[in-house]
Amino acid sequence: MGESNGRQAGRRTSRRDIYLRLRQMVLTLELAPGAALSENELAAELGVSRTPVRESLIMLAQEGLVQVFPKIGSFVSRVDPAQVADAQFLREAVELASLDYLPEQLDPAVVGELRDNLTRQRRTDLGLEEFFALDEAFHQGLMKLSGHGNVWTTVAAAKGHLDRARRLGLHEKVSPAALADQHHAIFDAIVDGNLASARTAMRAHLRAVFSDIERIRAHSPELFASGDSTVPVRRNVVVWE
Amino acid sequence: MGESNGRQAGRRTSRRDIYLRLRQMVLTLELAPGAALSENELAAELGVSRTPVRESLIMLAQEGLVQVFPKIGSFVSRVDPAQVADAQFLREAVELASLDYLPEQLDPAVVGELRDNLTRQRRTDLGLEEFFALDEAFHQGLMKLSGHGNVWTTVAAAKGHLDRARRLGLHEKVSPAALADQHHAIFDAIVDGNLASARTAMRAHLRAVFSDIERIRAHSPELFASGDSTVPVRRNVVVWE
DNA sequence: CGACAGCTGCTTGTATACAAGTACTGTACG
DNA sequence: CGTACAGTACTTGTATACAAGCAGCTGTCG
Repeated sequence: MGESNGRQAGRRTSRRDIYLRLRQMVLTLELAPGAALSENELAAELGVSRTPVRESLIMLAQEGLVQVFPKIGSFVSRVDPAQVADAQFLREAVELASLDYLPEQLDPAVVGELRDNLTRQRRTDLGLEEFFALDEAFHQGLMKLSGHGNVWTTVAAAKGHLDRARRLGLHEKVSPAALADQHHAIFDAIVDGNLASARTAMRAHLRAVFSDIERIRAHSPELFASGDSTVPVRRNVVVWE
Repeated sequence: MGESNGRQAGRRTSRRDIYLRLRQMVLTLELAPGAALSENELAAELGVSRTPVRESLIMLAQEGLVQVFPKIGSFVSRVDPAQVADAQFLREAVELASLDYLPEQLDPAVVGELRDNLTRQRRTDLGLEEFFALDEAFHQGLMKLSGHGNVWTTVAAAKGHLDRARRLGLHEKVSPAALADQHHAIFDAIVDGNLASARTAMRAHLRAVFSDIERIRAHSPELFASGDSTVPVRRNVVVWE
């Protein structure tokens, strides 16, 4: 599980580079949900052979971010509402549980990190991805406080669909400021040792994220998987050049 | 996440077969923690080329069940106590949270399944793997009751190290009967609608599993990863033939 | 005009060849 | 006897060639 995001025991390989790159592109929606991928095309673009590209796609498929249909094609997974809900449930369960494991004395180093993180969240000139990175680090930091920081990597791996949904949300003017406020509330409750309050604030925060997503889905449903069998369609690319 | 165990959208490929087969062998300890794997050897044994074997190993590596050291070798991961603890934490968080989502009316089909499952757990002539399969199905069934059955696949994926540790435990005379009793207690509390009692029983059950593991670790530490950097060692096989 | 067969171009799956690197091993030398 | 060094046998990483299969277009025939 600590390995869930594909750490390859150190050594630098082109597969690893490509995997991370493609993963980032999928998560940031640079590769849109539903988009067709081609091992050959990607290989050509990235200047490598099919092998590392193919192996990267296999890894992404295992994470559910990509679907591979043998002899047909590979596609960026559409955001699956069921998986979003599952990820949300998972995340809420884990983050709330972590509150029960907070030690008497919080690790001052981590507390410092979090304080710093929160300060930066307040900046008004933050780009979308920057805020996202801070958000991610903040929640991971909370887990670290409870001594189960590594579990976050598992949650993160399962969170792909949720993250993409959230990004769709932030694209459509969800104010980061509100989220930052909620983060602050959670943090304050924790350092005050007020567990019940922390739990409430955490729950409210996570639920807010979720309701945002439902709003988005109504707004741009084409990026979400329809209930039925997600039939793949071969692309018919028409290019002017 | 629903895809975490590598479902390849239907079609039958030799990679899928091999992946499942190797995974099973690792989980059942047929391939011992620390054992060296060789893409070439496996390919020869399985009668295929390196490609599907290699791709399977990559998938297993992503799950943390195998470690691949470029240009050095591939090894079945030793059971990592930290990952066992993390998986246990994750599992406990998720299973307890699922109790909060039980509907008023439980799905009678699932309840039936569970009841049947429990009956079979009572049989005295159960093999180890049979009991394990029932255990797995039982816990997944509980999640299904809460409407978050799919989350179990994520937990299952992260649970590899935990499962291997548990199997070590059952190898060393942990009585399945005791576990079956605990399962029964949980189930009864749930159908009675006694949530608090269910929570207590669940917690006791999961903690019991965990303390078993700690006992095992003291008993046969060579299968566990030592704290330090898990340095790989090239095998030197001497074969008589 | 409609239906159907076959062709074409794409897809991924598998096999194989080669490249790069590591660790052991035997040997020569101090 | 110990040590340095080159050789060797193995590892995985990458590139490439070929096999198998699906989809759509197109020409032909009814």
